[in-house]
Amino acid sequence: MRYSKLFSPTLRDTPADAEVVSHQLLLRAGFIRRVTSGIYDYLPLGLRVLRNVERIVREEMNRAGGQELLMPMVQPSEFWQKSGRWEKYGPELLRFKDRHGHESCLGPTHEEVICDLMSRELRSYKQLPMNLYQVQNKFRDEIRPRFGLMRGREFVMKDAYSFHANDECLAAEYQNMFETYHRIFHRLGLKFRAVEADNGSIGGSASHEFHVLADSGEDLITHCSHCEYAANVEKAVSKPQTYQGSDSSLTEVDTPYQTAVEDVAALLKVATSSLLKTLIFHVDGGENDGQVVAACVRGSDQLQDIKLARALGATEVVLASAEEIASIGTITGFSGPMDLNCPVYIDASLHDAVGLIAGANKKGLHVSGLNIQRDLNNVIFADLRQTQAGDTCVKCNIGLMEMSRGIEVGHIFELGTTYSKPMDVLFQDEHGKRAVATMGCYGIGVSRLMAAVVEQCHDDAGITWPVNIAPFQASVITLGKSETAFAASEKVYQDLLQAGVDVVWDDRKESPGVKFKDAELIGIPLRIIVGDRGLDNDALELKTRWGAVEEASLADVCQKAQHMLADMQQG
RNA sequence: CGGGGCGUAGCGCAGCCUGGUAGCGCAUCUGGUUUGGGACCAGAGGGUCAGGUGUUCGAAUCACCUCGCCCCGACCA
Repeated sequence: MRYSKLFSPTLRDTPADAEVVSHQLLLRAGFIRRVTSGIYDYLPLGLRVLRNVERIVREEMNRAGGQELLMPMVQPSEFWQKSGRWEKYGPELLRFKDRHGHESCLGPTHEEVICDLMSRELRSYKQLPMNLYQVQNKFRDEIRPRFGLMRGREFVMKDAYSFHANDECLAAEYQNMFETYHRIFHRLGLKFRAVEADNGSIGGSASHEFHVLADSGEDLITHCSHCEYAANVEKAVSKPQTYQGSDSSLTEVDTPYQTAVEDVAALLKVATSSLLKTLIFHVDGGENDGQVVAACVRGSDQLQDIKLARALGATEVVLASAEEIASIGTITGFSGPMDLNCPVYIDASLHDAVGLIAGANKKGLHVSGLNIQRDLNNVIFADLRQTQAGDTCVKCNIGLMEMSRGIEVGHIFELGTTYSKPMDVLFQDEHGKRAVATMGCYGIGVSRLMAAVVEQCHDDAGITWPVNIAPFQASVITLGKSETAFAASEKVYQDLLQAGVDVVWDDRKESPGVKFKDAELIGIPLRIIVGDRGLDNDALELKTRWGAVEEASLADVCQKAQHMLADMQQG
């Protein structure tokens, strides 16, 4: 490719509304342009990177025994009604009617479609196991699209679905995918971590998320300093530090204006860990749908609402309204667990706690000396607190928990029969009986991965793509305007093309600074500089994006470049 | 959905408070000079000032409404 013909609109200034580096650099380097909220054009350079990421994903999926297919983006509502998700999915599912009034939606995921396909085609256990995948655009109408490709509404995803005759076979495929994902993210040169995850609304049993470690990540993950235990904070369990409260009698204390934990603690001159924090929630979904419940954790802990939702069998819990809070006999700012007209859930670590300070359910009053066992009855204990840095690991009992931010780029699930059963994915087993296929599903956010790579691979000058996904591996940069430099450049360019190197030739009539800056911004791993100075000494300069410089004669430069690229692939 | 901020040329911004018919840098185009780190000179093109309604002799500027975008919140009662 000649740079003079390349559609690569780079920007000198950072667009004001791009906040994270990946968004800024992908815009500045001319990889993407915004069309509307959460929806982007992939310009030629961006598409090249996207295709390279896809290529690696495909190679590894194929190697692992997957078969690629392609399903539609538009899906009929009937499928979703059959699986039960038409009601459950919520506003992220973009629904619409066609000209005949037929209800449809844009696919945010494809369990329904693949199950429909399999229900019609699967007959015998001899066809199993099977792993089918696609690389396709998904649409999710996110509440808050942000950070460019990181959280878009339309995005590219690799989604795979496996079908099995029994759970042992599913477990084996889950392990196979677990390893495949490790290979994929290794090949992309990423620092990442697989963590145990909550299954969320998708259902099923085992589940791992794959997180690229980055401070801009939207997820909090935690891992043990000693053993392999790592989990999303939505699910992580750990042992908190022990707190010794002193047993004393229940007393009311005046806290006229203090509602927040910190303020009450400051007023009474105690640590926040001496307080019991009571939050009132409204339950959505499940058998407790519509109920109001109270949930208590230690003042120094955070309530993990996903855990509460799980304990309640709910899809979601949301903070209760002022009316709901009043209806159970308490008041905002002074809530406590005593004498509430609703179920009370208490974090399991507080089972034997004594000497706590809690809201008195009256304005301006708290109580001190609260003893959980003595003063409360009919409460339900459950793991509700969020793991904190410094907690003890429950797996090895030695290490301490550490926290990191992560970008979720992959997620694998053992779904079981959550979808295959309602969607009638049946087959005849070896005994001639009808059985429900058991299922796994495995996703990778391909476009998000592209952003995640930039988050890890950049410097002040721009993007530093790993060689195997860079938009071009090498750039031949012509300096000056002499006939000899131009002719020599063209020869080097042609030789590299012949050798199969993905190369761009910067033949523009631009000053050297502009060419260097663009090559760095775009992140081309190897630059071959062809100017009169180098030609006069027959010593052309080869410069990597990471600053290493070597020289080669015009005759050797092509081979030298290939060697350097090969070295970079290894590193 | 709640709070805050913003919307003026492709990008970054000034002008608004105190109304008088739109400007700067970069980018773009033409001509010339320049070519080992975002060159220089001269000239040029490009704007429904987000949209609507109103106030006014006159609105980018003031008021009201709508739309769009960004940030924060929607767990510490």
